[in-house]
Amino acid sequence: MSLRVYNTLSGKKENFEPLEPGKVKMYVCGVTVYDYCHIGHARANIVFDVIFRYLQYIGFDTTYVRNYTDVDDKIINRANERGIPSQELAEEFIRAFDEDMDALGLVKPTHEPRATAYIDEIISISQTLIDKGLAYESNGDVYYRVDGFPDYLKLSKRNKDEMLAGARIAPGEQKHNPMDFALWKAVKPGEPSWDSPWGPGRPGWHIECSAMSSSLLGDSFDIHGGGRDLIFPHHENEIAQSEGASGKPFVKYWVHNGFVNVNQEKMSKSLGNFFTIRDILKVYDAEVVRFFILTAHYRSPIDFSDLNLKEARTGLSRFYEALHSAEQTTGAIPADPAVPVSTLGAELKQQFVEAMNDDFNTALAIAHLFEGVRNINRLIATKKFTKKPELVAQVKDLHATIIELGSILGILGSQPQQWLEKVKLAGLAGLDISREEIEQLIEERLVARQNKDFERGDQIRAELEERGIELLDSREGTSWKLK
RNA sequence: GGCCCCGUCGCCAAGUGGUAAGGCAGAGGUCUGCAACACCUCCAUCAGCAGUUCGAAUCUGCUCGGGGCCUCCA
Repeated sequence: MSLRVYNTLSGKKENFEPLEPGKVKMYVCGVTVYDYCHIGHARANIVFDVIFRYLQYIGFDTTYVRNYTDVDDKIINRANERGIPSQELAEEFIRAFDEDMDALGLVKPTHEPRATAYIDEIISISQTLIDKGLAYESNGDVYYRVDGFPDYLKLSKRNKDEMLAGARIAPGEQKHNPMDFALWKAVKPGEPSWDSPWGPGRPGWHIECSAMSSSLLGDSFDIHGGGRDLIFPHHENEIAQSEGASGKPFVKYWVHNGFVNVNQEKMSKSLGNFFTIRDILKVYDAEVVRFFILTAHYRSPIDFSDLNLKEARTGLSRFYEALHSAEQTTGAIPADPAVPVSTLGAELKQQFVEAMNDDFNTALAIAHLFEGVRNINRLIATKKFTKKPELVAQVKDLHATIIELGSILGILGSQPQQWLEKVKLAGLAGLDISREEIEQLIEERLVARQNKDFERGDQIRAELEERGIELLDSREGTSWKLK
């Protein structure tokens, strides 16, 4: 089966056929840089990071553009509040964005343009739209004439007349029609501005994406992504601008990710349930956050809660524990060329690819990986496992395959033991017990057991268990984990 | 009000016409001095009702419940 992608424009899953065979051009709306990114941004960026990785994995030469919108009302307002130039504020939050995305393990897009570097292109598109009668100048502002574009609202499938009922013209705007939107805004006091044929001013909200995408990817390209909430008005307006100016189809596949809810409610500043990425990463491991996000399909809403994150941590630990035990048991055994080649990895890979080909179904793909984990554990649990080269080869094969497929999702790239240790110690922070205390009790229990005082030994086990620590006895000694 | 989405085991979550993946939790068993880990076994007929169909969680209609967008928003 080849790749199928849900297209917001058609409302259906479609076979994915890029405009140019073998090559994919993808544009994803990045952030307006006026504040720290929240968990919703994390989801959007992780989702498209995985899509980018997967497209490359299945052989597409992929160009991925993700922009920074660094000029906008919100940036200007925030900068004025703080009494600094808006460009300085934008730079600060561009750096913060980069740090956050780095922490979440995202790969770099091919291009990361900034809106302010494309002012000439923005002016040029606006002029073209005016020349074509699709836009008009009005006291130094330039507005898009929505009535001139019959396909307007084709993406969001809204009704123009009914939209009109709710539309407003803000004070100071010089629109012919309330639904018209600004391409260019005349400068006001305290705002950054650039020269233009209509006097000094700055871009409106949607035009920067039309300018950056056409400059870097051409008038027509394959995938345009972003959060659902961008469908209207942002993406709708981009279509109007780009198709209006070029006369060509803008985007072939529109891909939108679902929201993050917090404890079943929409996350919003007014509800006070607003989490920034950096706050979350103080509490949860970045890979756990990533894993959690990918255990749901990208179009479904996802509920961010402590319980769900803990469950994700347990699930991801299961992977690392299996990888660790595979390495422990087979690491020292050299490959035996006389042994039949394992097909388990190839089978797993096929299932994984099939899942991902169905509209990037990471949840199903991860379920298949879990089955790979169970296979590893099952093989290792076989009697005299290390003496059976065929089984050893299968474990090595599965181990390598799981790591390879995990890399497409951006997970399982850590050293298992280190990762498990790190998460364990981080989890300790939430408990009323220290590492030293645990180790001391383990030592005490060891002595008791050597004296066959199992009663005292079990007492220590029970005490630690009550305080959230599970003891694990093995030939190598006693270790512990979070319960 | 308009448009759109969703309701699958205690919890999370796949499945969009062919007879319910996976994870967490739970029960029983193997292993263990006891445990834990791991493994094995067990654990849902898909909000409700009515249709279409040889066959529906999947299509249609209605009802109930939840959510989103309607120019701040990933």
